[in-house]
Amino acid sequence: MDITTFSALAEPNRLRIVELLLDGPLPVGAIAERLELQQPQASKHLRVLLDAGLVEVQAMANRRNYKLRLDPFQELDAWLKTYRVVWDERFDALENYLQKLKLKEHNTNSNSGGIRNDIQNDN
Amino acid sequence: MDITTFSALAEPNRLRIVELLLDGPLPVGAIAERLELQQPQASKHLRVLLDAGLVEVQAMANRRNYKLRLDPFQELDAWLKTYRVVWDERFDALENYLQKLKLKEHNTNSNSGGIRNDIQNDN
DNA sequence: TAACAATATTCCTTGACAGGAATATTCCAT
DNA sequence: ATGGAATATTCCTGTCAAGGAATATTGTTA
Repeated sequence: MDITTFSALAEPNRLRIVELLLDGPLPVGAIAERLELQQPQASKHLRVLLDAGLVEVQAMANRRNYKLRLDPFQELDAWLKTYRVVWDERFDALENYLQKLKLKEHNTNSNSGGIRNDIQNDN
Repeated sequence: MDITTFSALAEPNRLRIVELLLDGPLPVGAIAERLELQQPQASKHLRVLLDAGLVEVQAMANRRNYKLRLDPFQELDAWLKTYRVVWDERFDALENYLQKLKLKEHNTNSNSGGIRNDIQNDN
């Protein structure tokens, strides 16, 4: 997973720009106006987004038209996908564990509320 | 979309921690060792992840066991989902456009390679 | 070419953040 | 209570990024 995607989106105004561009490409001026940013700051943020590959630009006469790029979001999506799988597994494991615990609880009272106390340290 | 998720993941070592925790919960020492971090830095990064809600901690005797939390990733996933929809729409629109263009290209040669030149500015 | 519109870049200052080193805290065992 | 292990916090310093203001650049039009 490319970290620059995260750092690009970690800035509030940049995230706002991205969400604005969701409605379609826009030139710098329109972005600055709608988000109430100074034009230079808008340009600077767009530069960062451009370098991060989140956005592409297309020159149209005087205007520079900024448009969302799909790739980084797809990468993000793929990254998340691996997490989803693991969660499903873990959720099942947790359910099993709680099931056993519930039964056990009727007898002893040791380790109440504990989860995964079988951690091993390979120092 | 909560920005703190992005800023938390924007730091390389923190992203490594998250990916490490994918294999299951770990105490600070193990994390520091595997990622070759100083223990204090590991603690500090875990603090940030904790504040961002990416991780939860469970005290076990001397050890503090850190474990991934699902919520922020689910939120991220939901956020991405809205993007996917828009992309599909846009992709279709693009395909249509290219289709028309291809046919047109056989006759005239105007506007070759152009994409969406119908941008309008509502200033 | 001159004036103008749209955008980009530079310089400056300030605040946030990461790592290193030292120290504090917490919990267990004896 | 004392010592020690695991972890957290603090202080310090250097780096980096963001906003403001001014200016440079690029393209258009008369």
